[in-house]
Amino acid sequence: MPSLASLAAELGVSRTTVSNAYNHPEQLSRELREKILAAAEARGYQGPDPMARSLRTQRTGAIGVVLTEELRFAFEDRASVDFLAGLADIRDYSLTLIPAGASVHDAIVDGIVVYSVPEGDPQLAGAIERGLPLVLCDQPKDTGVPFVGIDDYAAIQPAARALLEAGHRRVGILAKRMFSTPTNGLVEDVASADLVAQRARVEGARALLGDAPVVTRHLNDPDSAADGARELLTRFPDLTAVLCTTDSMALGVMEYCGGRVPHELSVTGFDGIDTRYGLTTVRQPNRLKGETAAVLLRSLLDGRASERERVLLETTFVPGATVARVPRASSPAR
Amino acid sequence: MPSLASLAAELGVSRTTVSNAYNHPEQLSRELREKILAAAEARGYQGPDPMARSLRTQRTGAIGVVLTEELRFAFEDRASVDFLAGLADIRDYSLTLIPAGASVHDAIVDGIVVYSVPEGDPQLAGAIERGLPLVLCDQPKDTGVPFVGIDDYAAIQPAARALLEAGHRRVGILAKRMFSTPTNGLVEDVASADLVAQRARVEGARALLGDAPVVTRHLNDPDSAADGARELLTRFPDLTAVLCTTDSMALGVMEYCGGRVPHELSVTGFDGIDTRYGLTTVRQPNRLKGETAAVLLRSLLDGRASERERVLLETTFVPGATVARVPRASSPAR
DNA sequence: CTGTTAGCGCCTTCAG
DNA sequence: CTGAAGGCGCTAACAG
Repeated sequence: MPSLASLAAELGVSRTTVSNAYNHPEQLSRELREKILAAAEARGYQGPDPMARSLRTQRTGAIGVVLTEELRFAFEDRASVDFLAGLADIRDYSLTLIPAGASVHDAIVDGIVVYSVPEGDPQLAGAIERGLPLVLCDQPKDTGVPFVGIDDYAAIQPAARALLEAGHRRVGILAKRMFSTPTNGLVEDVASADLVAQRARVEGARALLGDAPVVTRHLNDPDSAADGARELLTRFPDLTAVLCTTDSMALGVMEYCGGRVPHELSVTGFDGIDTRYGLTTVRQPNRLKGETAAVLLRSLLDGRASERERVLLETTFVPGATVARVPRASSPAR
Repeated sequence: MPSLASLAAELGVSRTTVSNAYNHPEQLSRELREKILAAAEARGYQGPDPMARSLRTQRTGAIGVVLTEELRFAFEDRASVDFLAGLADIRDYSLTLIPAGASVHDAIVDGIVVYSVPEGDPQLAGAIERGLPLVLCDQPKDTGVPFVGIDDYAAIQPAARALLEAGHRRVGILAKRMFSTPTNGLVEDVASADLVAQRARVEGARALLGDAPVVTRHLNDPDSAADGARELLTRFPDLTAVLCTTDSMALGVMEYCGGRVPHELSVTGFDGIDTRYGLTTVRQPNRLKGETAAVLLRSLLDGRASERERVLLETTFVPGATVARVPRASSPAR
């Protein structure tokens, strides 16, 4: 394999000169540079090896993104995809998506973004230990790390309030994955949930709704959501409304209930991902969240210390059309 | 900064021993290992530096993914997101998403997947040059590189045929981004389009539909799609059907046309991304495409040569409900 | 404009 | 079970 050194030797110039041909073109004559590049081409030399270069320069050109346990989930969830789209605004860096299988200790990156991992996640601890520029998202427990997110607890309350104001008193909650270990069904102990964003939404809603029953589904896809709706409404047939912690869940309820929404059953979502269904929901700025994370990280990477910065983004309640006044003689669901 | 060497020196053991403490625990006594780990902890040593290790071992633990010019587009397009979800199945590797800004030459990766880049893209050429294990997706022109994709040309034809069989003779085509340079409006010269998958779809459709007019939009979002529909139907008010090269575009047409679909205007899509709208479309297995790319790349990484392997995935026509027989006195659109 | 010199931090024989 | 030595490929001073 040709290397910078071997090329230099063959051409009878120093390694520096070859290195300069690639990294500091203005440091050598045009003709010498072209001669070097031609020789490189001829010998199949690809230019300076990225690993060796990064060892030397202590710079990799990539930033690591620590996502949910299963990388797959990250792509199935519109919220995290939008977040990544925003994060992609970070110029001149690649994005290295780090799955649970690969330790964050081994990632070859210049900085790290940790997105919505479970409380106490070892990857988060590892990211902190590593001492690289780091930004945390949706993990509000104060770790002293620059942070961007929303106030999930407060953000969902307008949805709960809308239900209350429409006269609903028997409201169920359908929540996306609240525990990192797969859990489906009725949630007895909300406080033990380790996925803090989901937990905060449930707690925020319950603060207004009282002990509303909570059913969860580990997956956020349409089938799981519809099945969760089935379970919730079968267990509690007298519910007049379902508050969901994601739009996908809400759409699952609507799918399960056919045309009964909203006149027989009111539904609210969370995320504001799709306006096409007229869903009553709360819009959170996922993309802006990613862009903000990019800005924060960039300033750390550039040495402009934005230490301990915490950014809370605004959310907006979207009234929609899936909440109706509670029916007089509330016809039980089913 | 503590390093393996400095730690070894302080402890009075050799570098090998410290290295073994991390990489070959069975090579030293439990107590020595624990002593070393404790000392590391105390001094804030994070374990072997990933860059130095990768230079030494020639292994990075990441695979590079070369995506559209703008990384952002990749996350806005459901097809590529699903592809990534499938690709994420590759175990024990991080995914490094390489934007146009960062040269593929500089990516610190063990292998590369090139996804649907423009014909003649320098990143593709760079990826080939680099000589790493490489898999190509949706770039059917034979480059001698392991490949996975669909036959876009043939895949879209059932949609065109469905329109013809319903009696449509004046059909317009609404296409997503066909050129890597932003282009909106009427496409005069389809053959010069460098985004080959989109081009193949248009050509496949036109092979059956004759010289159907083509309007394109660089962005694939709902607003652009609706605006594209507006342009197409304004320019050609007598169209009775619109064949789209993506579902998003088709939904844009439906949004623009309100309730006129299908009785006044028939519409077809491509991708099979969302079944909720009853769209007549063609389903392509995006996720499977990603999984297949992962399998192909894995076998290359593991040295099981699957050289020059080419996988063409099946697509299926989804009849849907957005194609109707052409109206007798075809009422012009508008 | 060109060359010399020092490492960046690690892993892996190979010998004890 | 432990140690010594070589080198992965490169770049950044600094000196001519």
